Amino acid sequence: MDPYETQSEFLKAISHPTRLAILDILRDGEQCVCHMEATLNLRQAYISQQLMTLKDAGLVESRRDGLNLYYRVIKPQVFHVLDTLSSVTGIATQLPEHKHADLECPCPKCNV
Amino acid sequence: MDPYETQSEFLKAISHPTRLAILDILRDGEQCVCHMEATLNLRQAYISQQLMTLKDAGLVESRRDGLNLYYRVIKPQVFHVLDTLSSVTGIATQLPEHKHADLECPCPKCNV
DNA sequence: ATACTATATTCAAGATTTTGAATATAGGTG
DNA sequence: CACCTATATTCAAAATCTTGAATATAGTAT
Repeated sequence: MDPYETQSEFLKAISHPTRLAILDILRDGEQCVCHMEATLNLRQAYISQQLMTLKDAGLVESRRDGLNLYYRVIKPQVFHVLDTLSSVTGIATQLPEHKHADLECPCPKCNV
Repeated sequence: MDPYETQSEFLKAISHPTRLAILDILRDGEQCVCHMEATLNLRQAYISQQLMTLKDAGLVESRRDGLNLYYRVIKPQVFHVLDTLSSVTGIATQLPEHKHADLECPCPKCNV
């Protein structure tokens, strides 16, 4: 495939507010879907849809532990792209941690 | 606006094969539209459309010299994003310089 | 003014993306 | 097995993107 086409595919995969937020959540390592649900305050099905888009693009992969699925970014260099992006736009993305306090994530990882 | 929304807008602007190619052409500094036309072997109106998209996104600006309009990237750090991207995808974009030989660009800059 | 050149704009049809709603599945527990 | 929990899938309508075709504009030269 045309190199520009390939680059474009990759960029399209991350060119979405929710998917960017999901990637940010995965900065510190794997997280389960329920954690994203609690942090972003979005419906489960919707998050799952966006996760599938990221998965199809080869950006994330998942690991099952009981009922929970833990997603992680395959190539951490992706964050380097995002950081460079921030330096260009001058915008620092910030996760809404306050929302996390409202809704609780029931997964074992969050409830040690 | 939501930071993720802003990042997303920026990414969408560059998430297009032709626009990526245009940006690559502008790596070495300003170039006129006819130059892009000759290099990419695409219709003028189409290139102009893509340039407007880049302009609307605040990525490029133009300077008129007689009949020719010379476009340039406003923030060169944009190339840093593209380079980081290449290092993630493992894909090095290469401009079709051979095509440039076929079609001639008539602008003064190219015909010194 | 006329004609020519370089570039921009408008319009519309088709393709793709976005997102909500409903439903399905897979694993765990009793 | 029946039921619950975590997550995935399907479907469809609305929104947006893509791109070709036609046309407009702005500068230059005669």
